[in-house]
This record gives sequence, structure tokens and C-alpha cells, in this order.
Amino acid sequence: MSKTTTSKEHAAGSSTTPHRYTAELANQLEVRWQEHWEAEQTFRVPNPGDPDFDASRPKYYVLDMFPYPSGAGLHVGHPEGYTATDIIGRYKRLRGFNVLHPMGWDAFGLPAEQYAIQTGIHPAETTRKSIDNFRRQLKRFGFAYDWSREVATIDPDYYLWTQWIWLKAYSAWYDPAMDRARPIQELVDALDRGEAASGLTPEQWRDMSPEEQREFIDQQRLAYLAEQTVNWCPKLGTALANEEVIDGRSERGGYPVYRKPLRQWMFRITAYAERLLKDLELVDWPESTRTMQKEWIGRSEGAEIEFEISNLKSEISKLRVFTTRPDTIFGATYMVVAPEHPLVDTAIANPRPGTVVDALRTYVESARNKSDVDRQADAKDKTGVFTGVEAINPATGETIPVWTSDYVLMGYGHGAIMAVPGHDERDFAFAQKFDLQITQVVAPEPNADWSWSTDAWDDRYAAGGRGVNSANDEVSLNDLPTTEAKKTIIDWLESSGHGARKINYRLRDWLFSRQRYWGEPFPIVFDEKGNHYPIAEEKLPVELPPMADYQPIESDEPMPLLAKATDWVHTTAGEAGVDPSVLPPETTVRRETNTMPGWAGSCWYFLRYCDPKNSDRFIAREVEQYWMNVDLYIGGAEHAVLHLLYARFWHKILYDLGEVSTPEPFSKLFHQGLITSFAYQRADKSLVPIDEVDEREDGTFIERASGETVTQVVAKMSKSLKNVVNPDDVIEEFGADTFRLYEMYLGPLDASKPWNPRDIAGLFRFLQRTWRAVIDERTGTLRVAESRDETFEKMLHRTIQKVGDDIERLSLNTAIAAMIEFTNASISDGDGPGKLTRDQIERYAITLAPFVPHLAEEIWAKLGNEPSVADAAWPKVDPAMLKDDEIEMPVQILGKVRGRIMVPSDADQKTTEELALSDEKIKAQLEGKTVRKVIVVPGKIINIIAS
RNA sequence: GGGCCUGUGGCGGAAUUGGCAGACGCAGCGGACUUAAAAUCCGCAGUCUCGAAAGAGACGUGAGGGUUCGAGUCCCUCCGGGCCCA
Repeated sequence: MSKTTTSKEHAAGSSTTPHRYTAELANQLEVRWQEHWEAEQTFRVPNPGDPDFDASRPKYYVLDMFPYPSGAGLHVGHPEGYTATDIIGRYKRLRGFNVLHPMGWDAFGLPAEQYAIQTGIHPAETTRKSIDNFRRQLKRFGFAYDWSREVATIDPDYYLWTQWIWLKAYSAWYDPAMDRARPIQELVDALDRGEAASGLTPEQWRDMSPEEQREFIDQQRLAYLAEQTVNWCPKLGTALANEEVIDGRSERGGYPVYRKPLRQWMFRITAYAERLLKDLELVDWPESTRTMQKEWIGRSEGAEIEFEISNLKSEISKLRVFTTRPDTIFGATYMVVAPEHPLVDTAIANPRPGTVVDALRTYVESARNKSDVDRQADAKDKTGVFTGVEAINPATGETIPVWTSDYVLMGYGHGAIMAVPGHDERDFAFAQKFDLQITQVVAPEPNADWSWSTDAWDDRYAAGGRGVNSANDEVSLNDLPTTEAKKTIIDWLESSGHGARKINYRLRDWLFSRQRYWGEPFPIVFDEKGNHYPIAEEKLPVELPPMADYQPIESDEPMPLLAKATDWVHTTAGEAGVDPSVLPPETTVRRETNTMPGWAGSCWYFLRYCDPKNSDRFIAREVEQYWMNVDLYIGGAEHAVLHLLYARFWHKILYDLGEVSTPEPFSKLFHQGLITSFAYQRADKSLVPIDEVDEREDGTFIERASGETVTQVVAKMSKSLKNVVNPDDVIEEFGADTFRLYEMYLGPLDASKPWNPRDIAGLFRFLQRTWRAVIDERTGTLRVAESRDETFEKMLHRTIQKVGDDIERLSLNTAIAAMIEFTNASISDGDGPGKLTRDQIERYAITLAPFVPHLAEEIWAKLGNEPSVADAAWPKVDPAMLKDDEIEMPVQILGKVRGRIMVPSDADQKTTEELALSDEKIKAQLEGKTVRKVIVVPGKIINIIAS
């Protein structure tokens, strides 16, 4: 687009200034210092127990969300968070903390597998290449990572422990009595001892066959097998996430997707719903993220109610529903079950007088192929079919019809609802369409200015009010306010045996199986009967088998990719590593062929960083107790729910089982904002790539091809708009220090902000001025003032104070502004001695170091210091230097500034007031007016109220 | 539809607790240096009005209203942008 002169051109021909801070010099000294840090292991941080560990220092654990190493390399969004954590980590180290700041790779996942399908190259190989490239790029930024702690989720040494943690969950159950997970053997032991547990009486347990006991125990596990409806795509040979299905077709390829029940590994995250919700109070997280997690968990209070089926004898004699409005039960004039509800099949098999079997069958078939998302989106136009089945409303005793409709989802509640068309918008629409009875059971408060009618829906019908038409022989809700009516009816439901108080959650158990290759294998095998057995801990990891063919298997029956590795799949218990006391070694077994989802490895990587080489445990206990929690976790808001919820869940399991010592892993969380870019927009709102636009003299933009005026807009970086920035190029043109500074100076860390290439030069010039302020560009030697200038000394103290404060509150852009101001004040033209003394330069170099570590090291070394500015101590600030003897205060008359006076900084209010009133200018302004009141805010402002 | 966030010069942004709106940077303008240009340094710079100038005044943080001695900041209504849940 516009003409950008490069810094290389700036540097050319300056033979008299060979030591100017040019891009070449920056690049050269940056690489030199990076090599030095690596050789000296400057950023290796010892663990408790290591010989050089200093227990007297406090610890600080600052963590980045580790990247997925894509083939495209780093984009400018990555270094934003990483630079921020680097600044904080380096600052904390200067402040005397032991700082843990690690980096690693979230390297299992779909893109590498897709690439393998196209090329036949093993994902491990392409992933390794991407990791090497990412590491090279990150090192070039000079981040103070302890690279000796690097981990990758694809390393067998790492996923050994991912499998180990999964086995811990597999071998545990959730004890509601103690409200925590416990080893499942304790449940078996308790039942064997004849104690009641987990809803079983001792007799029930004793009467079970061994197979039944086994089945019961398996269903108690935190990691358990269950039938779950999934989006199955035969063509791709895999189940897909809801987000990957659009209009019943796969997003990739456009192949049809079917909803199919599939037996899969699940994680019992719902057992933790209440704690995951409650413990959000323990952490310092962005309010928006906490809200999102709360909504995801979706706690609602209400009642579970049973409706008896009156005209059909089958195994299903009752319909169980959950409602948050049990107080409206007298208005429940019909019921709706999800098309997948077993009652629908029963009705088809045993038609009642009103049952139209064909219509029912067709309806169920079409609903089956709609995703939940579509079903909810289509909910405006209500569809449904009467099942012929009838139920009895326990409150009214009346017989009501049972319909099926896809606006009720099988996954929520029990896949059935009591419909209260008088006070629920969807039920109202449904009842109107199918001409079902609508009854009012809640009346507006007496002073309300609206009334209820069946003509049209009004949102106020769903709000609370007072009960009406709601009484039977045993209970009456009439005239009761909604809150009280709820209590009253639940008490009645409980005493009459029709229902109970219940808390429901939107959160579902976590489907943990994927039919992919590039993920962690499950450490489990099946015998011929389909019973499952864990691999013994000491035989872990279960490694991914090598494969030559990554093509998905096209099939109607789910065939995970690993099923192709037949030699690996079909083995013996001994070969697979099952404990011989559990299963004889020669038993033929089949390995689990699903793999874990991409989230698995990231659920605990922050623990492994603490102790990455430990081969005895996933983390040594004393190490965990020292480093955890993560004091500051920075990453994108796109992980606000899934990753952060899953990681909290795993952490709580480990906490319950005594493997870690804290209930929450991340004490403070912060989201960096998205870095966007510019693009140009035509009058018709279509976007124009930046390389097809010229800027005119007057600052407007024209599209070169058409000559049309276009406007500059902010847009996401994308290849098609040609506005993607490659960090390597920027570093080559300006150096890593300038890049780091520029990204931090763009704006507040958590705000989304546009990358503007034109602005980078400003930060580069700042570094040039800083360099020139202390270094002679002719000779490369320091420019040192002989004697201290008190003005600069004061300014330096203030700068150090401001920079420190701003780093603590993550306001890095204003910290940089403060340093720019100090540099601008201390710059002097030409050569010879500068304005700063040796010790002032030294303190300023330390202040700069967290932001521009290479430049700071270079100045530090020129001062004759060693070994590294990273080991220096943050300069002391003298509070006396922060205040002036005299301060300037604005004087307002009626809120408008009319003058300024100099006031001794220790002046009291009365003195200040007198000074203000005796100021010549103010006196002139007050001529002929009466002073009614004078407000003095010490150190800030004086406001004179006069008329 | 509900919830949360957000709106400040030509642009990115600052104003930490209700106290001088526009720090700092970019772009722009003027000057110095230079044969010249670049680089660098010094200075100007919200808008409008009056003034030759120095300066003075009015307006000004999406719009309108309110609380307050004083509002970018707090409250209410509305408009635009973003995210989440439906």
C-alpha cells in the first residue's frame, strides 16, 4: 500500500555513525544475546531439591496457553500474550521471585492427520517439523522460557501420564455422601462388607450375579462407557462435533451426517457441576469468562415430577419430567416427549386409538437427521405428532395427551416435558397450532396493568405472579406469590409421592472418544465378552501403532482408524500389559481403537511443566506443592469454556484423589485481545485486499483498479485480504525488541486492536533515541554525565515507580509511554557526554529490561556488568523523590478552569483557598461576584462557587 | 429476545478512586542541519469564533436527559459495534 521506508535504508551510508542502533545492529546483538542466554542457561529455573534452589525466594508461576504448532508458523497473535507474560516473568525475577515460565506444544489434532491423509507422511514427522519451526521463531523473540522444561503432548513420555490420569478417573467413582471422588475399590469393599452405597442396599448387591455386579461398578466410574447419540458421518468414517455439522452435512466435504447411538467413553463431569460452579468464587478471572462457565454449567432449581401413563401398559408406566416452574403444574394440559424417547417406539408398537403409526414413524425419522442446533433453530415453526398415549396430571387428576415434538431434546432433563401453554412461550405456540387447551394458572400481581388472554403471547405470561385456578383437595396455590407457590407445591409433590425438589444442570457428561488416529490411545482392552480391563500402570504408555494408511474407513458402522492396525488391535492380555491377577496373560483381547480428543493433553500440561522429566510420577508432590497454583494464566478468550472447564475438572479429580494439593489450578486468568488488521471497503460493503489500494495525499484511499474511493476498516487477518503479518519479516526489518514493544504499545492487553505497519517505526525510533542517549554512535562507548542532574533523578524515580505499577496491573502500553517520556527528556543531540550518570543509566537499563531485554543486556554489558541484567534487582524508588515541594493547581470558577496557582505541597485547605482567592487573575474574574463556597481537593483542584 | 463488554482528535490510544479531557505514538505542518534529500534535532497541532499578534471566548468523550460544586467516569432512555446464551 503506502510507501514504507525500511530501517535498512535509514541505516545506509552513515559511515560516521557505525554504532547507530540500526535493524542490522539490533538483529546482530539480539542473536548474540540469545546465544549467550542459551549457553549460560540464564533462564533455567531450579526445582525444590535441586542444588542451586533458593528456598528463601517467593515463587511466581506465569503461564501461556501453549500453541498448536501448525505448519503455517507463528502469526502475530501468538507473541502478544507471550510478550506480556515474558515482561511479567522477567519483572518478577528482578523483584526477587523464583519465576516458572515454561513453553510447550499442544500437538495432537486434526490438521496433522488431514495432512497425513493427503501425503501419507506420518503426523509425528510433520508435527515435529512444525514444532521445530515454532521453537525457532519463539527463541528469536528472546522470551525467557526455561526450555529445559519443554513438553509436547505427543511425546510418549508425556501421554503416558495423560493415560495414567485417565486410568485414575476410570478407577474412581463419585461419592455423593462425601461429595468427592474416591477409588472405586472403596465402593466395592464397602458393598462387600455389607454396607449400603451408591443407591444399593446390601441385599441388592448380594443378590447380583458377578456379571451384574461388574456392570453396576462399571457404570459408577468417572470414566465410563455409555451409548450416546453422535453425529455420524459414514463417508468420513468418524463422528463429528456439533460445530462440524451444517444442515445435516459435514462441514468438510459436505457428506450426509446421521444421528447414531454409539457406545463411547464418557467423563462424568456432571458429578462436578456444583463444585465447578461454586469454586469460580475462588479465582481471580475475568467476569465475562466466569459468566460463560456459569451459563455453560446452567444450574436451575425446580422439581422432578412423575406423570402416570393411563392408557398403555408397558415397561414405561410413568413419564418423568424436570421443570423450573412446578407452581404451574395445574396448567399442564398436555405433555411432549422427544422423538427419541422410548415411549414413542412403544406407542408405535402398541398403537392406541389416537395413534397414527405412519405419521409418527415419518416424524421420528426426519427428526433423527436434524442436529440439536437445527431443531432449536427451527423451533419457531412448531411441528409434532400425537402419540395416542395419555397421562394423568397428578395435580388436577385430569387425563392429558402426550405428543412428540422435536422442540424437546432427549439430552436435556429426561427428554420429556409437562407443557404449560398458559405460561411458556414455546408451549403456547405449540398449543395454538395444534388446538390444545390453554389454561391460566398464574395471574398478574394486583397492581399490574396487563391481563392474561389466549389471543396472543406476551412475555409477561411467563413471569411470576400469583397462583390462580390451582387447587385440589390437598393443596392450593391460589393467591400465593410464585416463589411461595413453588415451595408449597414441591412440599405437596414430595409428601404425595409424585415428585421431588431437584437441581438440574445444562452441562452434559463429556464425550471422550474420537475415531481419529492422531490422539492418545486409551489404556484399555476388551475380552471376547466385551468386558474391559485397564492396562497396568507400569506398562504405560500404550503407544500409537505405526500406520502406513491414514484414509478413513468408509462404513455404516463406526470403524475408528486404529482398527486398521489389526496386529496391534488383536493381542493378548499379557502382551497388552494387563495385570496377570486381573486377566490371565494368554487371554485374547482387543484393544480400544478410539483415541482421546484434542483437549486431553491440555488438561494437565501446566502440572508437567513443573517436573517435566519425572519418570516416577506425573509430578513430584513437593514440586507440585511449591509451584502450584499458576499465579497468572494468559491466553485467548476462545478457550473461556471448553479448555478451562475441562482442565478444572481434571484438576478436581486429581485433587479428590490426593494427587494434587489445590482445588483450582489457575489463580488469575487474563485474556489477551485479538490482533486484527486493516482492509478496505467499497461502497457496497465488499472488502478489498490491502495490496489493491493506494493512499492519496489527503489521507483517503482509492482502489487502484476502479479508481473508486474506499474506506479503511478493521478486519480479521486473512490470506485473501493479504493483510497477514509474518513475525519473521517484522523482526528482520526492525528487530525483536521493537516487535515486542510495538505489540505491547498497540493498546490495552485485553482489547482487540488493529495492526498498523506504519506505527512500528515509532517504537523503533524510541529504541534508537534510547540507545543514542547513552551510547556514542561514533565510538560505541557509553556517554556518561559527570554529575547528577536532580531533575533527571526525580524523573527516573517516577518512571521506575510508574513502570513497576503499570506492569503489576498489566497496563503495559502506559508503562512504555512512561519510558518514552524519560528517554525523550534524557536525549541530547550529538556526541560526547550524555545527560545521565553511570548509575542512572544502570537503573534505567534494568527498568527497560523486561520489555527490551536484548537492548538492556547490551547497555548492561557496556556498563561493565555481568553476567545478565535478568539477575539484577529492580531499582529502589525513594518516596521523597516522588513529590515536589510546590505543585501547580488549577483553579475553577463554577467548574471552569480560570487560572492556575503554585501551592506548597504540604499546604492545608485553608492556605490553599487563600492562595487561590488572592491570585490576581482569579480576583479579576470574581469582580462583583459573591463567593458562596470554595471546594479544595488537596493536590487536585480548587473550585470556587460564586454568583 | 436475554446477559455481558464497548463507543474519546485524521488514526492507535491515555485519563488507576467523580477532580486540568486528549498523555504517549503514528500521520500532518513549520523550523534547524544539508548543495539537496533522507535520517536526526527543535517546535506547532481537538473543533469553531474574535484578533495583525500575544491572547481571549465558546463548544467538545455516540445521542438525549438526570445526580453532583464538579461527569469520559455514576444513574435512566435511545442509537451503533463486539462477544456469549437463546
